[in-house]
Amino acid sequence: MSTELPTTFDPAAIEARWYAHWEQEGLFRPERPDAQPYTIVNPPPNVTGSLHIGHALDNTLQDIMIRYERLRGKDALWVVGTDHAGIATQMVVERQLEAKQDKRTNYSREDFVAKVWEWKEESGGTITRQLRRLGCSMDWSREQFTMDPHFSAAVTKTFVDLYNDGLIYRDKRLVNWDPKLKTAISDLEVETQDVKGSFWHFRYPLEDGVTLADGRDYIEVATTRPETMLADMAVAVHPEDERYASVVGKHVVLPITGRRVPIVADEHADPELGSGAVKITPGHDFNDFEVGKRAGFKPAEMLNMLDGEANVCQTADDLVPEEFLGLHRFKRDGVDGARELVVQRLKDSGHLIPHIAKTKKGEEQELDAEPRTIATPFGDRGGVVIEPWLTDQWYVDAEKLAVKPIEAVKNGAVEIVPKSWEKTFFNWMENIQPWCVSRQLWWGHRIPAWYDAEGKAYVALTEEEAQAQAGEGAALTRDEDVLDTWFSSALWPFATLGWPEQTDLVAKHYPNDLLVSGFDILFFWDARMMMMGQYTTGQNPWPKLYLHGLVRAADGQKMSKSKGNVVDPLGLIDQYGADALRFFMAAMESQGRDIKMDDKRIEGYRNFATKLWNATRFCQSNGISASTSIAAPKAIHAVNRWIIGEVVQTKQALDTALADLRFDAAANTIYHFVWDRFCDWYIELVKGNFDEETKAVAGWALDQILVMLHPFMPFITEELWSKQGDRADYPLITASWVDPQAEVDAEAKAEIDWLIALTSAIRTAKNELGIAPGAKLEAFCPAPSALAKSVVEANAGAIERLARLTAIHFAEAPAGAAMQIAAGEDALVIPLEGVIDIEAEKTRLSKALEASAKEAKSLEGRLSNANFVERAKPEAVEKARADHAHHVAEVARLEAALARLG
RNA sequence: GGGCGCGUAGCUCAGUGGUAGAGCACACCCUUCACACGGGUGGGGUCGCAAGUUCAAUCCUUGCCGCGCCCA
Repeated sequence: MSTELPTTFDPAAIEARWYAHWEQEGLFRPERPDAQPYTIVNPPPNVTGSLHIGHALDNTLQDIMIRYERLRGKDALWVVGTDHAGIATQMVVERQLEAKQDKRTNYSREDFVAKVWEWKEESGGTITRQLRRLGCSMDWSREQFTMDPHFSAAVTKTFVDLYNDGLIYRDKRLVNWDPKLKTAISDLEVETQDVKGSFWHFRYPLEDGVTLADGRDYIEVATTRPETMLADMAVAVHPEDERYASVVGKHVVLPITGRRVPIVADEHADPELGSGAVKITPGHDFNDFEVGKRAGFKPAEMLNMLDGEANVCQTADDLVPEEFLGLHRFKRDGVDGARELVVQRLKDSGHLIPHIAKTKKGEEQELDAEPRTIATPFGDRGGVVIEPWLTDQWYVDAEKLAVKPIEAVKNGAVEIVPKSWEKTFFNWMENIQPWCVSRQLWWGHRIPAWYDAEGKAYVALTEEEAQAQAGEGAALTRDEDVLDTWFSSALWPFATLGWPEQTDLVAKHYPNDLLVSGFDILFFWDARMMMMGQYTTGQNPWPKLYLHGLVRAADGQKMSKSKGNVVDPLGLIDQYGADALRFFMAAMESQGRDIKMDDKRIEGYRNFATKLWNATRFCQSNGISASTSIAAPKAIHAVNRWIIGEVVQTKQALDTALADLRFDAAANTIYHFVWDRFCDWYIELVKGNFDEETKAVAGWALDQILVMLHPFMPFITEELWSKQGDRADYPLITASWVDPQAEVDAEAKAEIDWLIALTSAIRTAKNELGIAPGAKLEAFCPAPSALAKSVVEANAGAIERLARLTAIHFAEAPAGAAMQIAAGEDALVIPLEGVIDIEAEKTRLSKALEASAKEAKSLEGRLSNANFVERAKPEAVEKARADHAHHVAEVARLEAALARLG
């Protein structure tokens, strides 16, 4: 027996209840030891983060797949956990200290890290609670954290293995240094932005007596970063540049520092650009670093003029004047820095070449510098300009690790969906740079390297092992740095399952089956998982990678806190219910396009949920309850055989869509089945005729709806499932996927299609002629098709209720005013003596006649084209012939109808 | 500069080598005993522009215009 439902559907009332039930009963991962595994690992959110709309999309898609595969009987495991998020989390805690006029360096490393752990304990549950509100069916019993002991062990082992294999090394080279966070970051964490800046031109005097071919005794150089001239080590000119051929190998004497530096030939200097000569600062510019190396400077000899906060410090040759020391690299908070002072001093000494610009009025104007747009690197976290800085860091040889992942995507072992991302993937992987993995932070996995007094590194799993390597008595100090967060999250697909232990979970659930992520972390995370997966396990972490887009604000803008246009998914859940938000995400997720927020659409899916709620209430009020079999019940009535066929088709379409990861197609399939087929036609057709067969079929069809919709709308479907009847501890979440064990019944389909066509045609005609929709009429069908006969005989009740026809006579209509309609190939005459406006009916018929005639003519033209008949596909020709015949018949029918009207 | 994607009804988006669909919005009708978060009906698009391939192009090719993203 079913349990009566409240008249209104209130999502909030059922969501919390069902979620708690599922979780407490362990239904997210029921014991299915013999079942085929299906595994997804969830991209671990920042442990102290909170749910944003992008998470809602990402997790909805994963939950759909997990619930679907669980319903299909698999041992579905959705691994969940959080990421320690090194920089981000440390920044949060530092900001908290800052608010109390306190700072990290007031504490010992241990004490500060303890504070971060406190914050993690306090705030760490937020996002996981929020994921529950979305209805996500993760395996919480095995929740993971990237700093859990077993995970940290995996990280350390990986580092040591990579080191021993020569794939991790320590190197002195330029890094992207964030002077605000005072740490190195990887090239992926640098965002280039165009900034308005200046281009200054200087004179660098040639050493005594030397002149250029044209007699000048100086070289002109230009720069966007004048302050770096304090650490200039050369001037480069192009080897084939005639203007400078005579001075290559000579020297210039730098203003301000008085440093004597060589003029070198290097292809980096572009003769077309400016004067053709460029200043070279190997210690503060990536291009110059390479030029410097080619010119014979070793990294250790390269001059450095900035400290970790990007304030000027003394260079190794001691030539930076006192007044520059301690200045910030450039103007900050309104205070001039080294850049401004360098320009001023060069101006004072006549080494600045002014820029002549024209004002709007055409007058000449002398400026210190030429205005320019400069592509400037910013740290994605700290938001300040990145300083290329010469330091010792740990690097991963990404180029070697990238080989197998590239191969895997090329040979199809890993499929990227949508495929268009493959090109981007290859482009990055094939040009990959060494990955700087050390971070000058306190929060994270500490690098397992120890140094002896000479600075020699010993990399080992434990200090004891390092000591053993170094020899007894050697005083070792551990590397202060931690690893890039992404180094650890790259191990997520297997370390969460227990690797490096060969656990049963690893054996069964690795490789995973699918990864779902936003395209924005394709390089950060997805590609690195592939590299680490191949390196540590020799396998690809998953065979399929699904990349979705961004969720944008309604106006198409990117959501950001600074713009204040962030939409809170929890607010949407409060307003419309989690089911509606989830359905929206699925329905809008077409491959390769961002999703624009659209509240009206979410509202529409809330309405959809209500529609299903009410349909179920109606079923219940007619004694329809839970079905007893997975297979479709036996049916005799056409309408029942028809709806069974519709379920068969819907199930097939849904399976296909989900196999292709077409979430939009899947959502639309079930949506239209529920609303357009089941509610609009099936329920209307069976109203008033609830015999045992119909009750059984209706109850079964409704159950199949609940099963098919469950991955998208878990809450309402579970609620309705439970209220439809006692299923003896048989919750929907672990029910069985649809398996009608039936075929589409072509005969039933033809009959119901005819009935629907008849009803629609009458409604349309009445509407156009201004006849009350409820008016009951009679129809005459002088030459009924066999189909018409059988439908009319078997469905008199439905015809009266829906088409509002009290009778259909298989006879000539009496003379007089009438309207004429078509159902399938049948023409029906409906007398309307006294009711009908003859002119209106004539107009209506003429319009239809015109449309059909036009179609017929167009098809005739095509068919009379020998090229078409000979060359087109036979099906196309066949279809054109059939369409043509149909329209010709339609024209004849309408002409006859018009003739009747006189 | 290189790469990728987008431009289809007022809006948000599907789609196919045989002249187009959905949701919302809009108009008209309906207090029909599941549902007005509803029911019925309808209007509305030279599928960005141009050329080419083809019997046939919104769909393929090229160019152009506009928008967005990524990389250098």
